Amino acid sequence: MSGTAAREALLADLNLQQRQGVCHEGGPLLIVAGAGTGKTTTLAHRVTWLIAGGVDPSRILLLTFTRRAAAELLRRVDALLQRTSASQAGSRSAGRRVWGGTFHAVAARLLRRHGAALGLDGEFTIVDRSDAEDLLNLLRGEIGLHAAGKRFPLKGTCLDIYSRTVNTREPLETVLRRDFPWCIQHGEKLRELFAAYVDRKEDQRVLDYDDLLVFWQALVSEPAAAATLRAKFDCVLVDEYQDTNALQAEILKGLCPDGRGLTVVGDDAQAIYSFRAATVRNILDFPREFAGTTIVTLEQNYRSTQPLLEATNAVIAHADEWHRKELWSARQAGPRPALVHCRDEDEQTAFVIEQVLAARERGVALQRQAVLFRASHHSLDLEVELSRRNIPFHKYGGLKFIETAHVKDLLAYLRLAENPRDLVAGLRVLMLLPGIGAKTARRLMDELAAAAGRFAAWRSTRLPAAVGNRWPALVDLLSGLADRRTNGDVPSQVHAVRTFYAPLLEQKHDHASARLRDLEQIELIAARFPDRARFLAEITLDPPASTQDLPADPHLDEDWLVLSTIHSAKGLEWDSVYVLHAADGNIPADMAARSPAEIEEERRLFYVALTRARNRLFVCWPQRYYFTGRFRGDGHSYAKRTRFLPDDTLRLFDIMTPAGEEDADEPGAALPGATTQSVRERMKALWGDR
DNA sequence: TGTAACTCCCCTCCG
DNA sequence: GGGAGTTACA
Repeated sequence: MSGTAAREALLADLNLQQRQGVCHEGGPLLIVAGAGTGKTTTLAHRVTWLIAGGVDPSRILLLTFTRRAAAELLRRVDALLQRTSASQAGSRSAGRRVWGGTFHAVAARLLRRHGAALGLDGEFTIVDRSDAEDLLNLLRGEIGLHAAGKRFPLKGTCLDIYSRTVNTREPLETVLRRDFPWCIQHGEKLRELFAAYVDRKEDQRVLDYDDLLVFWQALVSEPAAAATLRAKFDCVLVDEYQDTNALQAEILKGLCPDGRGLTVVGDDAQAIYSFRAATVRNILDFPREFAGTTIVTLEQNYRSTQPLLEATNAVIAHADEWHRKELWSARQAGPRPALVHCRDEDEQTAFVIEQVLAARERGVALQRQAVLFRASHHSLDLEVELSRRNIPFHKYGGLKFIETAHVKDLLAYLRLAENPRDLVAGLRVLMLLPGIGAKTARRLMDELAAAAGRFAAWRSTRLPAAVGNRWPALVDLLSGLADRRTNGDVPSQVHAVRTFYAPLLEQKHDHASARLRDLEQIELIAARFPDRARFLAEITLDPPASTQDLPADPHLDEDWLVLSTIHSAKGLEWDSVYVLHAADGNIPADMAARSPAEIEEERRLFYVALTRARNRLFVCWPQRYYFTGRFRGDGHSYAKRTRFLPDDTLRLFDIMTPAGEEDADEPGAALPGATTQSVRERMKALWGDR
């Protein structure tokens, strides 16, 4: 097939708007893609189109929201290339040569190569959110802000404030006044704290998530370095543009000043990351920022049936500000979405499991069904029941196992060996030993710094008697790890740490055997990486999304149900979707309902959840919700056990709706409906039925 | 003076 | 389950 014919063949499956997006040449391009309108298809075709037209894959930069999304896109690019241009030599794994990944991951790669232009040491290590918090906390103590009164913001809040100023590119005052008014009185102290934080990160050669973007932005605003970077890429494509922030927009502006070769794709109706300082203004203002922008709007939905779309269109129609689009589907037939009134969480769980199994009986595999929820703990009750009934599931989102204490402990050893200046990792490792507390650990880290990071210097130090004989073993371990720097055998390093750490873990945590199994998993993951630095960077930037994603013993053909936070479900679709806990307080979450703007975001989040469904959609509405359970060990809450109106008592009451109609409680059918009416009304209010 | 053990309190979404 | 702060011991 000739190059031109191959290119033309690519367009065969696409509709008119999609073709416009795929074939666009030259100036900046904005593709506004409604939910399910073939956004990924269009993007994959566009990348393929570019490659088939002669663009060198390694000169394409593809920025996505998760690495999973990048991998999926590039897999499709490869498949398309294979299908349409099998004769073109060398194009088979072209997808692999494309620069693909998240802003943060690409930043890390670019900074390792080009950071020297800014005087940045290429050997930096990356700290995740909780390490950044720990460092801030440490500095807070050093500066003596504890003494400034007990009302000083918590470390998490401090980091939120810092991160927001960095990502919105706004002065501290503005951010405090608008987003953290209760912290205004600490403005000066916060400024001092942040200055110390910036300095300390530099001393320790660590970058936090925000730094990756900050330094990338700095790189593209430095004329010489910017020229180098611009010369690297012919085309830049950005997915999920509605969830980028001001800093990321500036990076793009620096990479493509006139917008040539720049494609952004997104849907303002699905902007759900403002808590991470993303701003929908990026996509709304794109045509103004880049003169000569071509806008392509995709409105034909290929995912959902028309009855589902009518409901989801109605939900989003109540949004205050958005690019109006009316999604339509050629798939006319299908059941309407269901709003399921459940008495409580138990009933919700039972309902979902029953429906899931029934669908599987009809031939809908578990993997084509998903349960979605606002907060990670909303699925706990369901998880317990699924486990009890041996129904396999994978859970995405929420606290990742990488963030659990024992995994963080293990990684801290490796990080300390990698970077002996890493104070947070060092203190963590040291304080694991009995007898060593904050003071001693701090002194030891100072000694280490004085010895230029040579762990052997610790051999002769003075220690409290309680430390006992474990100390020489620790020094040996760290010296050994540091020596093996050039040796790429990451799994054996993890193994060495695991051997040393296991007895400490057993002392410190319960459920030791389960935790030790997690550490074995880490050892298996480690085998995928060529060296320790890459391992640490990648696992920080892209932790396994699900514990079940780990390679342990992959039953590749086994089927499982997907459980996911709504945020983590972005961009995905399933035949049947069950939304849990769609009751006021959970959706919208009461913690995110403090302003009209936050309510709007909750509305978009709800919209994202609903638009994941292809054929069946169930929105569960439990009238009671106990936040509980998990911490009491038995999975059942105190509240549940002492329900004031258990079923046998309920039967002694006449059930009435507020309107006064009697409503018999049919066994197994209608729910005791005293609040049914109000539930409906609250649901309508949520959907904006004004 | 530093560490360990206790209390109380809170729990969102994520690179 | 874990963070933060306080108290009781070595």
